[in-house]
Amino acid sequence: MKHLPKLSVRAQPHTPCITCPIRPRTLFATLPTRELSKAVQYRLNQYAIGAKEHLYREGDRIDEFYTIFEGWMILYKTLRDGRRLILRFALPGDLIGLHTDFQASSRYSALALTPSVLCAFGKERFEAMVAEHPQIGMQAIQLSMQETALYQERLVALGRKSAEERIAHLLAELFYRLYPHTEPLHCAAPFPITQEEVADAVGLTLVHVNRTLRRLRELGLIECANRRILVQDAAALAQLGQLDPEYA
Amino acid sequence: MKHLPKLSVRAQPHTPCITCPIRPRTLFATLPTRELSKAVQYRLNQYAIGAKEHLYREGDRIDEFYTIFEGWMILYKTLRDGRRLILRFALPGDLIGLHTDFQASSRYSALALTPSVLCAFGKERFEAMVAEHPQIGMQAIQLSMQETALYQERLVALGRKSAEERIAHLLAELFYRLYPHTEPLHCAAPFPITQEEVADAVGLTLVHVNRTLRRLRELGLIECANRRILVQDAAALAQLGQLDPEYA
DNA sequence: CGTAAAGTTGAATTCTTTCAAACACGGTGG
DNA sequence: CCACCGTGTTTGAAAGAATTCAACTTTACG
Repeated sequence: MKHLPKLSVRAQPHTPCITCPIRPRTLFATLPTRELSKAVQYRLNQYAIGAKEHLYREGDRIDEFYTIFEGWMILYKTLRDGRRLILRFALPGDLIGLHTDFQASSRYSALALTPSVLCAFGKERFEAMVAEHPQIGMQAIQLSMQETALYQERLVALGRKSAEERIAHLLAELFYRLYPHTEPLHCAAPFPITQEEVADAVGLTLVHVNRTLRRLRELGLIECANRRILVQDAAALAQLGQLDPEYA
Repeated sequence: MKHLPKLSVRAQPHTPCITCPIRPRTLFATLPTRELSKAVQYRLNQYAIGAKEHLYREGDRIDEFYTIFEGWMILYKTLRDGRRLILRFALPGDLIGLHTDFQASSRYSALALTPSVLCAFGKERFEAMVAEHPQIGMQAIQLSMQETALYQERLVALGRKSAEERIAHLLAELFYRLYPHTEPLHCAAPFPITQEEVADAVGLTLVHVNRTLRRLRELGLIECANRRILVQDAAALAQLGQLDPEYA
Protein backbone atom coordinates (compact mmCIF):
# COMPACT_ATOMS: atom_id res chain seq x y z
CA MET A 1 0.00 0.00 0.00
CA LYS A 2 3.03 2.23 0.09
CA HIS A 3 2.02 4.09 -3.02
CA LEU A 4 -1.45 4.73 -1.76
CA PRO A 5 -1.00 6.87 1.31
CA LYS A 6 -4.37 7.99 2.56
CA LEU A 7 -5.89 4.64 1.87
CA SER A 8 -7.42 2.53 4.55
CA VAL A 9 -7.86 -1.16 4.05
CA ARG A 10 -10.79 -2.84 5.63
CA ALA A 11 -12.11 -6.35 5.89
CA GLN A 12 -13.21 -7.81 2.61
CA PRO A 13 -16.91 -7.48 2.01
CA HIS A 14 -18.69 -10.73 1.43
CA THR A 15 -19.58 -9.94 -2.12
CA PRO A 16 -16.55 -10.01 -4.38
CA CYS A 17 -16.46 -7.03 -6.69
CA ILE A 18 -16.35 -9.27 -9.70
CA THR A 19 -20.03 -9.75 -9.34
CA CYS A 20 -20.73 -6.08 -8.90
CA PRO A 21 -24.47 -6.03 -9.30
CA ILE A 22 -24.84 -2.50 -10.53
CA ARG A 23 -23.55 -2.77 -14.04
CA PRO A 24 -21.10 -5.30 -15.31
CA ARG A 25 -18.64 -2.88 -16.83
CA THR A 26 -15.79 -5.00 -15.60
CA LEU A 27 -13.07 -6.79 -17.40
CA PHE A 28 -14.67 -10.10 -16.68
CA ALA A 29 -18.09 -9.51 -18.10
CA THR A 30 -17.53 -11.85 -21.01
CA LEU A 31 -15.83 -14.64 -19.15
CA PRO A 32 -17.79 -17.84 -18.72
CA THR A 33 -18.68 -18.28 -15.07
CA ARG A 34 -16.54 -21.40 -14.85
CA GLU A 35 -13.48 -19.29 -15.47
CA LEU A 36 -14.43 -16.50 -13.14
CA SER A 37 -12.87 -18.23 -10.20
CA LYS A 38 -9.54 -18.16 -11.95
CA ALA A 39 -9.91 -14.52 -12.83
CA VAL A 40 -10.60 -13.62 -9.26
CA GLN A 41 -7.11 -14.72 -8.46
CA TYR A 42 -5.78 -11.66 -10.20
CA ARG A 43 -7.51 -9.49 -7.69
CA LEU A 44 -5.10 -7.93 -5.31
CA ASN A 45 -7.22 -6.38 -2.66
CA GLN A 46 -10.24 -4.37 -1.78
CA TYR A 47 -10.10 -0.89 -0.33
CA ALA A 48 -12.46 1.42 1.38
CA ILE A 49 -11.82 5.10 0.95
CA GLY A 50 -13.57 8.01 2.60
CA ALA A 51 -15.25 11.00 0.99
CA LYS A 52 -12.79 13.67 -0.17
CA GLU A 53 -9.89 11.26 0.03
CA HIS A 54 -7.56 10.78 -2.91
CA LEU A 55 -7.01 7.33 -4.34
CA TYR A 56 -3.98 8.74 -6.12
CA ARG A 57 -2.76 12.07 -7.39
CA GLU A 58 -1.37 13.37 -10.63
CA GLY A 59 2.21 12.17 -10.80
CA ASP A 60 1.79 9.17 -8.51
CA ARG A 61 3.06 5.92 -9.83
CA ILE A 62 0.50 3.23 -9.20
CA ASP A 63 0.94 -0.44 -9.81
CA GLU A 64 -2.72 -1.35 -9.59
CA PHE A 65 -5.89 -0.57 -11.43
CA TYR A 66 -9.35 -0.55 -9.93
CA THR A 67 -12.97 -1.32 -10.37
CA ILE A 68 -15.32 0.86 -8.37
CA PHE A 69 -17.55 -1.33 -6.34
CA GLU A 70 -19.43 1.41 -4.59
CA GLY A 71 -19.33 5.19 -4.48
CA TRP A 72 -18.72 8.16 -6.78
CA MET A 73 -15.26 9.35 -7.72
CA ILE A 74 -13.84 12.02 -10.00
CA LEU A 75 -10.76 11.97 -12.19
CA TYR A 76 -9.37 15.45 -12.66
CA LYS A 77 -6.41 17.42 -13.89
CA THR A 78 -5.09 20.71 -12.60
CA LEU A 79 -3.26 23.49 -14.40
CA ARG A 80 -0.35 25.45 -12.96
CA ASP A 81 -2.52 28.24 -11.64
CA GLY A 82 -5.01 25.92 -10.01
CA ARG A 83 -7.69 25.75 -12.69
CA ARG A 84 -9.23 22.30 -12.48
CA LEU A 85 -11.05 20.20 -15.00
CA ILE A 86 -12.90 17.02 -14.14
CA LEU A 87 -12.19 14.49 -16.86
CA ARG A 88 -14.94 12.15 -15.85
CA PHE A 89 -17.12 10.97 -13.03
CA ALA A 90 -16.35 7.37 -12.16
CA LEU A 91 -19.41 5.42 -11.07
CA PRO A 92 -19.92 1.97 -9.59
CA GLY A 93 -18.74 -0.63 -12.04
CA ASP A 94 -16.28 1.70 -13.77
CA LEU A 95 -12.70 0.78 -14.37
CA ILE A 96 -10.05 3.34 -13.49
CA GLY A 97 -6.32 3.61 -13.42
CA LEU A 98 -5.40 1.58 -16.47
CA HIS A 99 -2.96 4.01 -18.07
CA THR A 100 -1.10 4.29 -21.27
CA ASP A 101 2.24 3.18 -20.11
CA PHE A 102 2.08 0.65 -17.35
CA GLN A 103 5.24 2.06 -15.82
CA ALA A 104 4.36 5.69 -16.18
CA SER A 105 2.84 7.85 -13.51
CA SER A 106 -0.74 8.99 -13.57
CA ARG A 107 -1.55 12.11 -15.48
CA TYR A 108 -4.60 12.89 -13.38
CA SER A 109 -5.86 12.61 -9.83
CA ALA A 110 -8.57 10.31 -8.55
CA LEU A 111 -10.70 11.63 -5.70
CA ALA A 112 -13.62 10.03 -3.90
CA LEU A 113 -16.72 12.20 -3.71
CA THR A 114 -18.48 9.75 -1.42
CA PRO A 115 -17.19 6.91 0.72
CA SER A 116 -16.20 4.31 -1.83
CA VAL A 117 -15.18 0.70 -2.09
CA LEU A 118 -12.70 -0.38 -4.70
CA CYS A 119 -11.42 -3.63 -6.02
CA ALA A 120 -7.73 -3.56 -6.99
CA PHE A 121 -5.86 -5.62 -9.56
CA GLY A 122 -2.14 -5.85 -10.05
CA LYS A 123 -0.91 -4.26 -13.22
CA GLU A 124 2.10 -6.48 -13.56
CA ARG A 125 -0.18 -9.44 -14.01
CA PHE A 126 -2.39 -7.79 -16.55
CA GLU A 127 -0.42 -8.91 -19.55
CA ALA A 128 -0.48 -12.47 -18.29
CA MET A 129 -4.23 -12.20 -17.85
CA VAL A 130 -4.66 -11.10 -21.43
CA ALA A 131 -2.41 -13.85 -22.72
CA GLU A 132 -4.33 -16.47 -20.77
CA HIS A 133 -7.80 -15.10 -21.46
CA PRO A 134 -7.92 -13.21 -24.75
CA GLN A 135 -11.51 -12.31 -23.97
CA ILE A 136 -10.25 -10.17 -21.14
CA GLY A 137 -8.07 -8.36 -23.62
CA MET A 138 -11.01 -7.85 -25.92
CA GLN A 139 -13.09 -6.63 -23.02
CA ALA A 140 -10.38 -4.18 -22.03
CA ILE A 141 -10.35 -2.88 -25.58
CA GLN A 142 -14.12 -2.52 -25.51
CA LEU A 143 -14.08 -0.67 -22.22
CA SER A 144 -11.29 1.57 -23.37
CA MET A 145 -13.19 2.41 -26.53
CA GLN A 146 -16.35 3.13 -24.58
CA GLU A 147 -14.33 5.51 -22.49
CA THR A 148 -13.03 7.10 -25.65
CA ALA A 149 -16.57 7.58 -26.92
CA LEU A 150 -17.46 9.28 -23.68
CA TYR A 151 -14.53 11.65 -23.99
CA GLN A 152 -15.46 12.45 -27.55
CA GLU A 153 -18.96 13.42 -26.51
CA ARG A 154 -17.64 15.62 -23.75
CA LEU A 155 -15.17 17.23 -26.11
CA VAL A 156 -17.98 18.28 -28.40
CA ALA A 157 -19.88 19.57 -25.41
CA LEU A 158 -17.03 21.70 -24.08
CA GLY A 159 -16.03 22.88 -27.50
CA ARG A 160 -19.30 23.71 -29.15
CA LYS A 161 -22.20 23.73 -26.73
CA SER A 162 -23.67 26.56 -24.69
CA ALA A 163 -23.65 26.59 -20.92
CA GLU A 164 -27.20 25.31 -20.76
CA GLU A 165 -26.50 22.53 -23.22
CA ARG A 166 -23.33 21.45 -21.49
CA ILE A 167 -24.94 21.12 -18.11
CA ALA A 168 -28.00 19.36 -19.50
CA HIS A 169 -25.66 17.03 -21.34
CA LEU A 170 -23.67 16.22 -18.23
CA LEU A 171 -26.68 15.56 -16.06
CA ALA A 172 -28.36 13.40 -18.68
CA GLU A 173 -25.16 11.48 -19.26
CA LEU A 174 -24.76 10.75 -15.57
CA PHE A 175 -28.39 9.78 -15.30
CA TYR A 176 -28.23 7.30 -18.15
CA ARG A 177 -24.98 5.86 -16.94
CA LEU A 178 -26.53 5.27 -13.55
CA TYR A 179 -29.90 4.09 -14.79
CA PRO A 180 -29.45 2.53 -18.20
CA HIS A 181 -33.11 1.65 -18.45
CA THR A 182 -35.48 2.65 -21.15
CA GLU A 183 -38.69 3.08 -19.20
CA PRO A 184 -39.25 6.35 -17.39
CA LEU A 185 -37.79 6.25 -13.93
CA HIS A 186 -39.38 7.79 -10.90
CA CYS A 187 -37.03 6.79 -8.16
CA ALA A 188 -33.72 8.32 -9.21
CA ALA A 189 -31.37 9.22 -6.41
CA PRO A 190 -30.00 12.77 -6.22
CA PHE A 191 -26.43 13.15 -7.43
CA PRO A 192 -23.80 13.60 -4.73
CA ILE A 193 -22.08 16.43 -6.56
CA THR A 194 -21.70 20.10 -5.80
CA GLN A 195 -22.22 22.92 -8.25
CA GLU A 196 -18.50 23.54 -8.19
CA GLU A 197 -17.92 20.04 -9.45
CA VAL A 198 -20.43 20.58 -12.22
CA ALA A 199 -18.55 23.76 -13.10
CA ASP A 200 -15.21 21.98 -13.24
CA ALA A 201 -16.70 19.24 -15.36
CA VAL A 202 -18.32 21.44 -17.99
CA GLY A 203 -15.67 24.15 -18.05
CA LEU A 204 -17.70 27.02 -16.63
CA THR A 205 -17.67 29.16 -13.52
CA LEU A 206 -19.39 28.14 -10.36
CA VAL A 207 -21.44 31.32 -10.51
CA HIS A 208 -22.53 30.75 -14.05
CA VAL A 209 -23.41 27.14 -13.34
CA ASN A 210 -25.58 28.30 -10.51
CA ARG A 211 -27.49 30.69 -12.74
CA THR A 212 -27.88 28.06 -15.43
CA LEU A 213 -29.08 25.46 -12.96
CA ARG A 214 -31.70 27.90 -11.82
CA ARG A 215 -33.00 28.12 -15.37
CA LEU A 216 -33.10 24.33 -15.65
CA ARG A 217 -34.93 24.23 -12.36
CA GLU A 218 -37.46 26.76 -13.59
CA LEU A 219 -38.00 24.59 -16.64
CA GLY A 220 -38.79 21.69 -14.33
CA LEU A 221 -35.96 19.54 -15.63
CA ILE A 222 -34.15 19.25 -12.35
CA GLU A 223 -34.59 19.95 -8.69
CA CYS A 224 -32.02 21.14 -6.19
CA ALA A 225 -32.93 19.81 -2.80
CA ASN A 226 -30.57 20.17 0.15
CA ARG A 227 -27.35 20.49 -1.78
CA ARG A 228 -28.08 17.69 -4.16
CA ILE A 229 -29.07 17.80 -7.78
CA LEU A 230 -32.02 15.63 -8.67
CA VAL A 231 -32.83 14.87 -12.29
CA GLN A 232 -36.55 15.17 -12.94
CA ASP A 233 -36.75 14.81 -16.69
CA ALA A 234 -33.74 13.03 -18.12
CA ALA A 235 -35.21 12.78 -21.61
CA ALA A 236 -35.74 16.53 -21.82
CA LEU A 237 -32.22 17.12 -20.51
CA ALA A 238 -30.78 14.81 -23.14
CA GLN A 239 -32.79 16.57 -25.81
CA LEU A 240 -31.74 20.01 -24.62
CA GLY A 241 -28.11 18.93 -24.27
CA GLN A 242 -28.08 17.25 -27.68
CA LEU A 243 -26.86 14.06 -26.11
CA ASP A 244 -26.35 11.29 -28.60
CA PRO A 245 -29.14 8.88 -27.67
CA GLU A 246 -27.06 5.73 -27.69
CA TYR A 247 -26.08 5.38 -24.07
CA ALA A 248 -27.92 2.22 -23.22
CA MET B 1 -16.44 -0.99 -50.97
CA LYS B 2 -20.15 -0.46 -50.85
CA HIS B 3 -19.96 1.23 -47.48
CA LEU B 4 -17.23 3.52 -48.62
CA PRO B 5 -18.69 5.52 -51.44
CA LYS B 6 -16.30 8.22 -52.49
CA LEU B 7 -13.34 5.94 -52.11
CA SER B 8 -11.07 5.10 -54.94
CA VAL B 9 -8.90 2.02 -54.85
CA ARG B 10 -5.57 2.14 -56.51
CA ALA B 11 -2.76 -0.27 -57.14
CA GLN B 12 -0.99 -1.34 -54.02
CA PRO B 13 2.13 0.65 -53.32
CA HIS B 14 5.29 -1.35 -53.04
CA THR B 15 5.80 -0.61 -49.39
CA PRO B 16 3.24 -2.31 -47.23
CA CYS B 17 1.82 0.00 -44.63
CA ILE B 18 2.89 -2.33 -41.87
CA THR B 19 6.34 -0.91 -42.17
CA CYS B 20 5.12 2.65 -42.18
CA PRO B 21 8.36 4.50 -41.67
CA ILE B 22 6.98 7.61 -40.05
CA ARG B 23 6.11 6.36 -36.63
CA PRO B 24 5.27 2.81 -35.70
CA ARG B 25 1.97 3.54 -34.00
CA THR B 26 0.46 0.49 -35.57
CA LEU B 27 -0.96 -2.60 -34.06
CA PHE B 28 2.01 -4.60 -35.13
CA ALA B 29 4.74 -2.57 -33.55
CA THR B 30 5.52 -5.19 -30.97
CA LEU B 31 5.33 -8.24 -33.18
CA PRO B 32 8.59 -10.01 -33.91
CA THR B 33 9.49 -9.54 -37.56
CA ARG B 34 9.16 -13.24 -38.20
CA GLU B 35 5.47 -13.01 -37.43
CA LEU B 36 4.85 -9.87 -39.38
CA SER B 37 4.30 -11.79 -42.55
CA LYS B 38 1.41 -13.58 -40.92
CA ALA B 39 -0.05 -10.36 -39.61
CA VAL B 40 0.00 -8.82 -43.03
CA GLN B 41 -2.54 -11.40 -44.06
CA TYR B 42 -5.11 -9.59 -41.98
CA ARG B 43 -4.73 -6.59 -44.19
CA LEU B 44 -7.66 -6.15 -46.46
CA ASN B 45 -6.66 -3.46 -48.84
CA GLN B 46 -5.04 -0.15 -49.40
CA TYR B 47 -6.91 2.95 -50.45
CA ALA B 48 -6.03 6.30 -51.83
CA ILE B 49 -8.38 9.13 -51.01
CA GLY B 50 -8.34 12.69 -52.25
CA ALA B 51 -8.31 15.91 -50.26
CA LYS B 52 -11.74 16.88 -48.93
CA GLU B 53 -13.09 13.40 -49.45
CA HIS B 54 -14.76 11.51 -46.65
CA LEU B 55 -13.51 8.11 -45.64
CA TYR B 56 -16.79 7.63 -43.81
CA ARG B 57 -19.47 9.76 -42.20
CA GLU B 58 -21.22 9.83 -38.88
CA GLY B 59 -23.73 7.02 -38.96
CA ASP B 60 -21.98 4.91 -41.59
CA ARG B 61 -21.44 1.34 -40.66
CA ILE B 62 -17.91 0.34 -41.51
CA ASP B 63 -16.47 -3.12 -41.32
CA GLU B 64 -12.86 -2.09 -41.54
CA PHE B 65 -10.43 -0.08 -39.53
CA TYR B 66 -7.47 1.82 -40.90
CA THR B 67 -3.93 2.88 -40.45
CA ILE B 68 -2.99 6.13 -42.10
CA PHE B 69 -0.02 5.59 -44.29
CA GLU B 70 0.23 9.06 -45.68
CA GLY B 71 -1.73 12.29 -45.36
CA TRP B 72 -3.67 14.30 -42.77
CA MET B 73 -7.23 13.52 -41.82
CA ILE B 74 -9.69 14.87 -39.29
CA LEU B 75 -12.29 13.08 -37.22
CA TYR B 76 -15.21 15.35 -36.41
CA LYS B 77 -18.73 15.45 -35.07
CA THR B 78 -21.53 17.80 -36.02
CA LEU B 79 -24.44 19.09 -33.97
CA ARG B 80 -27.96 19.49 -35.26
CA ASP B 81 -27.50 23.12 -36.21
CA GLY B 82 -24.23 22.52 -38.00
CA ARG B 83 -21.76 23.40 -35.30
CA ARG B 84 -18.71 21.20 -35.82
CA LEU B 85 -16.01 19.99 -33.50
CA ILE B 86 -12.86 18.28 -34.65
CA LEU B 87 -12.16 15.42 -32.27
CA ARG B 88 -8.63 14.88 -33.44
CA PHE B 89 -6.25 15.24 -36.30
CA ALA B 90 -5.18 11.84 -37.58
CA LEU B 91 -1.60 11.79 -38.78
CA PRO B 92 0.50 9.23 -40.63
CA GLY B 93 0.81 6.12 -38.51
CA ASP B 94 -2.42 6.73 -36.62
CA LEU B 95 -5.08 4.10 -36.23
CA ILE B 96 -8.67 5.12 -36.91
CA GLY B 97 -12.06 3.53 -37.07
CA LEU B 98 -11.77 0.99 -34.29
CA HIS B 99 -15.03 1.68 -32.50
CA THR B 100 -16.74 0.64 -29.36
CA ASP B 101 -19.12 -1.83 -30.76
CA PHE B 102 -17.81 -3.61 -33.79
CA GLN B 103 -21.28 -3.77 -35.26
CA ALA B 104 -22.31 -0.25 -34.44
CA SER B 105 -22.09 2.69 -36.78
CA SER B 106 -19.53 5.41 -36.50
CA ARG B 107 -20.29 8.29 -34.21
CA TYR B 108 -18.07 10.71 -36.13
CA SER B 109 -16.96 11.49 -39.64
CA ALA B 110 -13.50 10.97 -41.08
CA LEU B 111 -12.38 13.47 -43.69
CA ALA B 112 -9.11 13.73 -45.56
CA LEU B 113 -7.47 17.15 -45.44
CA THR B 114 -4.81 16.15 -47.92
CA PRO B 115 -4.60 13.31 -50.39
CA SER B 116 -4.11 10.28 -48.18
CA VAL B 117 -3.22 6.65 -48.36
CA LEU B 118 -4.77 4.19 -45.96
CA CYS B 119 -4.27 0.59 -45.07
CA ALA B 120 -7.48 -1.25 -44.23
CA PHE B 121 -8.04 -4.24 -41.97
CA GLY B 122 -11.15 -6.32 -41.62
CA LYS B 123 -12.91 -5.91 -38.33
CA GLU B 124 -14.41 -9.34 -38.33
CA ARG B 125 -10.96 -10.84 -38.15
CA PHE B 126 -9.79 -8.60 -35.37
CA GLU B 127 -10.85 -10.89 -32.57
CA ALA B 128 -9.08 -13.79 -34.24
CA MET B 129 -5.98 -11.66 -34.53
CA VAL B 130 -6.03 -10.91 -30.83
CA ALA B 131 -6.58 -14.53 -29.94
CA GLU B 132 -3.70 -15.62 -32.09
CA HIS B 133 -1.34 -12.81 -31.15
CA PRO B 134 -2.09 -11.49 -27.66
CA GLN B 135 0.58 -8.88 -28.23
CA ILE B 136 -1.63 -7.32 -30.83
CA GLY B 137 -4.37 -7.09 -28.24
CA MET B 138 -1.99 -5.47 -25.80
CA GLN B 139 -0.84 -3.07 -28.48
CA ALA B 140 -4.44 -2.18 -29.25
CA ILE B 141 -5.00 -1.46 -25.58
CA GLN B 142 -1.90 0.70 -25.50
CA LEU B 143 -2.93 2.65 -28.57
CA SER B 144 -6.43 3.10 -27.26
CA MET B 145 -5.12 4.40 -23.98
CA GLN B 146 -2.76 6.78 -25.74
CA GLU B 147 -5.74 8.11 -27.61
CA THR B 148 -7.56 8.48 -24.32
CA ALA B 149 -4.66 10.48 -22.90
CA LEU B 150 -4.82 12.75 -25.92
CA TYR B 151 -8.52 13.34 -25.42
CA GLN B 152 -7.99 14.08 -21.77
CA GLU B 153 -5.46 16.75 -22.60
CA ARG B 154 -7.77 18.32 -25.14
CA LEU B 155 -10.63 18.22 -22.68
CA VAL B 156 -8.63 20.25 -20.21
CA ALA B 157 -7.72 22.64 -22.99
CA LEU B 158 -11.28 23.24 -24.15
CA GLY B 159 -12.63 23.37 -20.64
CA ARG B 160 -10.14 25.51 -18.82
CA LYS B 161 -7.72 27.23 -21.13
CA SER B 162 -7.89 30.62 -22.79
CA ALA B 163 -8.02 31.06 -26.55
CA GLU B 164 -4.30 31.72 -26.75
CA GLU B 165 -3.48 28.70 -24.63
CA ARG B 166 -5.75 26.39 -26.56
CA ILE B 167 -4.29 27.29 -29.91
CA ALA B 168 -0.74 27.12 -28.64
CA HIS B 169 -1.56 23.75 -27.12
CA LEU B 170 -2.99 22.42 -30.37
CA LEU B 171 -0.11 23.56 -32.50
CA ALA B 172 2.48 22.24 -30.08
CA GLU B 173 0.65 18.93 -29.82
CA LEU B 174 0.56 18.51 -33.57
CA PHE B 175 4.18 19.50 -33.83
CA TYR B 176 5.35 16.96 -31.28
CA ARG B 177 3.21 14.25 -32.74
CA LEU B 178 4.74 14.88 -36.13
CA TYR B 179 8.27 15.38 -34.93
CA PRO B 180 8.74 13.41 -31.74
CA HIS B 181 12.37 14.40 -31.48
CA THR B 182 14.02 16.12 -28.62
CA GLU B 183 16.56 18.30 -30.40
CA PRO B 184 15.40 21.59 -31.79
CA LEU B 185 14.09 21.23 -35.29
CA HIS B 186 14.67 23.66 -38.05
CA CYS B 187 13.02 22.00 -40.97
CA ALA B 188 9.42 21.55 -39.86
CA ALA B 189 6.85 21.46 -42.61
CA PRO B 190 3.90 23.85 -42.46
CA PHE B 191 0.62 22.31 -41.33
CA PRO B 192 -1.97 21.71 -44.04
CA ILE B 193 -4.81 23.12 -41.97
CA THR B 194 -6.98 26.19 -42.34
CA GLN B 195 -7.85 28.61 -39.60
CA GLU B 196 -11.39 27.31 -39.68
CA GLU B 197 -10.12 23.86 -38.85
CA VAL B 198 -8.12 25.26 -35.96
CA ALA B 199 -11.28 26.98 -34.79
CA ASP B 200 -13.32 23.78 -34.94
CA ALA B 201 -10.61 21.90 -33.10
CA VAL B 202 -10.21 24.31 -30.19
CA GLY B 203 -13.84 25.33 -29.90
CA LEU B 204 -13.52 28.96 -30.93
CA THR B 205 -14.71 31.15 -33.77
CA LEU B 206 -12.82 31.49 -36.99
CA VAL B 207 -12.60 35.23 -36.41
CA HIS B 208 -11.24 34.88 -32.94
CA VAL B 209 -8.73 32.27 -34.03
CA ASN B 210 -7.53 34.66 -36.68
CA ARG B 211 -6.95 37.40 -34.15
CA THR B 212 -5.23 35.04 -31.75
CA LEU B 213 -2.98 33.64 -34.45
CA ARG B 214 -1.93 37.17 -35.24
CA ARG B 215 -0.83 37.60 -31.67
CA LEU B 216 1.15 34.35 -31.78
CA ARG B 217 2.68 35.50 -35.02
CA GLU B 218 3.67 38.81 -33.46
CA LEU B 219 5.30 36.87 -30.65
CA GLY B 220 7.37 35.01 -33.21
CA LEU B 221 6.02 31.60 -32.22
CA ILE B 222 4.49 30.82 -35.57
CA GLU B 223 4.43 32.04 -39.12
CA CYS B 224 1.53 32.08 -41.53
CA ALA B 225 2.92 31.75 -45.00
CA ASN B 226 0.63 31.20 -47.96
CA ARG B 227 -2.30 29.67 -46.11
CA ARG B 228 -0.24 27.36 -44.04
CA ILE B 229 0.65 27.57 -40.40
CA LEU B 230 4.30 27.06 -39.66
CA VAL B 231 5.49 26.41 -36.14
CA GLN B 232 8.58 28.43 -35.34
CA ASP B 233 9.05 27.79 -31.65
CA ALA B 234 7.36 24.61 -30.52
CA ALA B 235 8.87 24.75 -27.05
CA ALA B 236 7.47 28.21 -26.43
CA LEU B 237 4.09 27.14 -27.75
CA ALA B 238 4.05 24.15 -25.44
CA GLN B 239 4.99 26.36 -22.54
CA LEU B 240 2.36 28.94 -23.36
CA GLY B 241 -0.26 26.27 -23.94
CA GLN B 242 0.63 24.41 -20.74
CA LEU B 243 1.10 21.24 -22.70
CA ASP B 244 2.08 18.32 -20.54
CA PRO B 245 5.66 17.70 -21.66
CA GLU B 246 5.42 13.95 -22.05
CA TYR B 247 4.61 13.54 -25.70
CA ALA B 248 7.72 11.78 -26.88
C1' DC C 1 -8.01 36.89 -65.65
C1' DG C 2 -11.89 35.79 -63.02
C1' DT C 3 -13.81 33.24 -59.40
C1' DA C 4 -14.06 30.77 -55.13
C1' DA C 5 -11.94 29.82 -50.91
C1' DA C 6 -9.33 31.54 -47.21
C1' DG C 7 -7.74 35.26 -44.49
C1' DT C 8 -8.27 39.95 -42.21
C1' DT C 9 -10.31 43.77 -39.77
C1' DG C 10 -13.75 46.86 -37.13
C1' DA C 11 -17.76 47.66 -34.38
C1' DA C 12 -21.54 46.10 -31.80
C1' DT C 13 -23.49 42.50 -29.14
C1' DT C 14 -23.78 38.54 -26.22
C1' DC C 15 -22.08 35.37 -23.14
C1' DT C 16 -19.25 34.40 -19.31
C1' DT C 17 -16.33 35.75 -15.70
C1' DT C 18 -14.96 38.37 -11.80
C1' DC C 19 -15.70 40.56 -7.60
C1' DA C 20 -18.27 41.06 -3.66
C1' DA C 21 -21.60 40.14 -0.47
C1' DA C 22 -25.45 37.54 1.51
C1' DC C 23 -27.85 33.48 2.55
C1' DA C 24 -28.89 28.56 3.86
C1' DC C 25 -27.99 24.40 5.69
C1' DG C 26 -25.70 20.66 8.44
C1' DG C 27 -22.88 19.55 11.97
C1' DT C 28 -20.34 20.68 16.29
C1' DG C 29 -19.74 21.84 20.87
C1' DG C 30 -21.22 24.21 24.88
C1' DC D 1 -31.37 22.84 22.58
C1' DC D 2 -29.21 26.65 20.58
C1' DA D 3 -25.29 29.51 18.95
C1' DC D 4 -21.66 29.18 15.89
C1' DC D 5 -18.92 27.85 11.97
C1' DG D 6 -17.81 26.18 7.53
C1' DT D 7 -19.12 24.65 3.25
C1' DG D 8 -21.98 25.26 -0.41
C1' DT D 9 -25.51 28.19 -2.68
C1' DT D 10 -27.50 32.52 -4.38
C1' DT D 11 -27.67 37.17 -6.27
C1' DG D 12 -26.17 41.84 -8.25
C1' DA D 13 -23.21 44.78 -10.76
C1' DA D 14 -19.14 45.64 -13.52
C1' DA D 15 -15.53 43.95 -16.40
C1' DG D 16 -13.78 40.96 -19.76
C1' DA D 17 -13.65 37.47 -23.36
C1' DA D 18 -15.48 35.67 -27.40
C1' DT D 19 -19.05 35.90 -30.92
C1' DT D 20 -21.66 37.95 -34.50
C1' DC D 21 -22.28 40.68 -38.41
C1' DA D 22 -20.47 42.71 -42.23
C1' DA D 23 -17.27 44.18 -45.30
C1' DC D 24 -12.92 43.92 -47.52
C1' DT D 25 -8.39 41.81 -48.97
C1' DT D 26 -5.53 38.21 -50.43
C1' DT D 27 -4.41 33.93 -52.55
C1' DA D 28 -4.83 29.72 -55.23
C1' DC D 29 -6.43 27.72 -59.18
C1' DG D 30 -8.87 26.73 -63.45
